[in-house]
Amino acid sequence: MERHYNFREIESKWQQKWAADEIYKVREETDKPKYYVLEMFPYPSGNLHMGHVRNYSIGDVVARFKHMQGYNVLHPMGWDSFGLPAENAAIKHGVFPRDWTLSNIDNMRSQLQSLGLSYDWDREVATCLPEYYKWTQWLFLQLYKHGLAYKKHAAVNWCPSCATVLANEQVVDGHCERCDAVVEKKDLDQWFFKITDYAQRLLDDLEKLPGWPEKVKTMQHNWIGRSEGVEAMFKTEAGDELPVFTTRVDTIFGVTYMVLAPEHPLVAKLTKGTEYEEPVAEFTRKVQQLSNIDRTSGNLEKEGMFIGAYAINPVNGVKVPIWITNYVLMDYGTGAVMGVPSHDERDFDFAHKYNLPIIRVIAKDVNSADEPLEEAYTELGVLVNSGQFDGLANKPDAINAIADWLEAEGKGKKVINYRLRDWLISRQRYWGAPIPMVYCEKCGMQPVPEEELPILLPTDVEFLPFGESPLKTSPTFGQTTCPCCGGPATREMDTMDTFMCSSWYYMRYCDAHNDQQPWDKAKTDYWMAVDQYIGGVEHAILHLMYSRFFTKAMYDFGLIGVEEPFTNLLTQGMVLKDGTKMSKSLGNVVSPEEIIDKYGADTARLFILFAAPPERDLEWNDAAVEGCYRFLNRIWKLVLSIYEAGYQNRELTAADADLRRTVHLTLKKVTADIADRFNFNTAISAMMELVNAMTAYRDAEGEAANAAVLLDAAEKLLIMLSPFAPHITDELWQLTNHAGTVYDTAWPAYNEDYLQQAEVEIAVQVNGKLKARITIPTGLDKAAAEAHVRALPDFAKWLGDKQAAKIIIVPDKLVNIVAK
RNA sequence: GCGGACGUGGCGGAAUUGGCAGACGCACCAGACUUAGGAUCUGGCGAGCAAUCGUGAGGGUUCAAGUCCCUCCGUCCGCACCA
Repeated sequence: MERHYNFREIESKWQQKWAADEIYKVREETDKPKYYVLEMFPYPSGNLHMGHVRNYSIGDVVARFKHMQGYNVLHPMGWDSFGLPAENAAIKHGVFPRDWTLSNIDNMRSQLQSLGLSYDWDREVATCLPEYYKWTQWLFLQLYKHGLAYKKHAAVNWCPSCATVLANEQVVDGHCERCDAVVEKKDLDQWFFKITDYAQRLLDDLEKLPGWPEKVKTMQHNWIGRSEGVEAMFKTEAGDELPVFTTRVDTIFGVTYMVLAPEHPLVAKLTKGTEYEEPVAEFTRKVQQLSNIDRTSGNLEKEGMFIGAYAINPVNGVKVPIWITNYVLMDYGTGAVMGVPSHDERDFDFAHKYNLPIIRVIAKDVNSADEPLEEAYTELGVLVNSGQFDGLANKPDAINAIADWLEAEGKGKKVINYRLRDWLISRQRYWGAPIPMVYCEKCGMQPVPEEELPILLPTDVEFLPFGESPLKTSPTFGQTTCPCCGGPATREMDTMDTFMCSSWYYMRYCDAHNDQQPWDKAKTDYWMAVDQYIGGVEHAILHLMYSRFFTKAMYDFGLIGVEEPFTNLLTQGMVLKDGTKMSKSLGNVVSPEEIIDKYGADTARLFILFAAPPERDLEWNDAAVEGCYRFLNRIWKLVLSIYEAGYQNRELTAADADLRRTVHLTLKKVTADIADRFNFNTAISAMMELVNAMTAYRDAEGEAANAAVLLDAAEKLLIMLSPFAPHITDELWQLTNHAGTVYDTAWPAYNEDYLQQAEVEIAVQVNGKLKARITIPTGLDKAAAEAHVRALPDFAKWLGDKQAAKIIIVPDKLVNIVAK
């Protein structure tokens, strides 16, 4: 028999056997309850990194554990395979994006397979293949038909380095999320999805997700940015309507000026032909030249200028000057803000700088109405200088009263504003799903008929290091006929944001090869929602919000039966080396291939699960990897030695019962750690303790060791370890005369009776300080436990000249003497 | 500025409901086996000679606090002129 733990042979042997026996293939027809485990699919960059290993090791433990617990588990894998890197490779190395991507996929697939993950590879999807993007296009058409996809001319985020537009979510601190270039604003016709129609539901339904981390929900909550307020209808002197959104309508009598975003359409209109036209245009140009970072960073010096026009306050008819500034944003609210310096810090600063009047409209009490203001008064109080509303308490009373009055007078209405913007989905790039629309001179914009899908990406394109989308270099792609009139028409040249592709892949896995529809609803009815989703927190907003939106839209179209795609979400921490993220530029990258080659997949998986709980960042430590390797070697030798020793059964001794108790305690803990807490690190340490206990028992009992107890311990150890290190456990399973794979073995239940013990060690404290540990019979009542403690020889010494005022007893745990 | 998470030995971390702080592992030290050891096994390992003291600092509640409350400091993350 092979004595040495030869992980290379063992791992490749079992990987082949699992594949040949199709043990991970999953079907819908079964009486078992379903469980859908999903890890975020990777972008096929070409190589697996440690973050992937961590993500997929976590998911694999959950999938294997649930399977062994009797669930019908769906655990698929695929590729988020559209995206810019493939195009950059095409420019740099002259290799075609499709070829580059597919060969990366092949490479990464075999890397994944070398980890021994329990995927049903028959359900593999790649978003860049026509069989997949045909349905991405089809889903686009459904959104279009339901009015959720529209084209609009807008100032959009432009990344000059990626030469494409970005969604708001992809702009981080004014920089491109991908390449870190400074994002510019550009006026372009672009495709949007109306995610804002779903803002309220996306917000409300966060409450239906108790299985999501609070942190992620908070981030989405803030991103949606709901704010309740009033749109008050100011007018210009000339009668133009100038609506203003405010959350502080209670301060409306304190308005002393009006500020507009420089891009506000009224600005040009009001200044046209006046002496202000030129300086205002100049100011506007200056503001627009500021990059997004400068414009939105809080420390920008507030600047503004009067534009020569006035607005009329709807509550009191007061005429106030209209200004433009560099801090009012056109795309929030109405692009116009009422200036109330008395009760808003920003307005106070602005008014100070430009000597604008300040009128107090809130005070501590009615007698302090004219107390001068050293700074903006933002505390609660009562309304003053506010006409018929004087004396009302703010905020709720005053806000409601004024809002009601404005509504009654037809001068305003209560509105809800969201920070969330519509999702910009068009990209001026080649390697994405073409947007299935055509433009006809006669009939205008037309959707491509569904039966003509997919609109295939052309291959007669050129990849140049600058300028426009490579799609435009195709001599054939652009020309088509109008589905309406049959006349000549041109195709939409933009492709879709890759987040569109990843917003529905979890549904495709349910029915991965359907060529009639994106999925059969019966199948998604069975599998959806994903019971456990696992991935990095960097997707907290982008992917997770888009997927939620998408699912809700599909639900509304009757295509899917759930409103939320992911019931439980686990966001794993990063893998660090030397305290920072692994990166090529820092030269601190540890490659999974290297580790697997040196120690094997089981060791790699075990270490990455042992080193930290999954949600926390994990510091890579080569020496600790070695420790996990040693642990597997110890198990290897221990289990084989037990099976080869030829132990006999015997009457259960105290030592036997102790070991059996440890086995069942471990089983209880490992089960709870995996199922309830995802604390794989403590599950592994419990198994280490079990191995230590088994080794000590074997060495102490020698040939007399109880065969039944020890063999049962070894068997349960292999079962518990199998989700973490499936290769070594299957090999030992086989070497110890078991049939099949541990994967198909039921997860055992622990036996409560075996946890009992005759005696316990309890702590004896005086005033909470530990004085001694004593062993007493289990389950003693308080009086008996107290008697034990009072009988201790040191009892009087501990008390000194004090009295035992009280004795606190926690049964089977501790006795605390309160000495006074 | 606002919101959130976190702070425990030399290191990663454990302590799940307020009940024996430091499980498990790494590193280190000593020993065994050995021609040899970067293999394996055994033992030790928070500080202090000790009484004792110790979970970022200070205060509080409690018989009992890493855990609960208050104040502060630090680290990380998210949002940030949102009207």
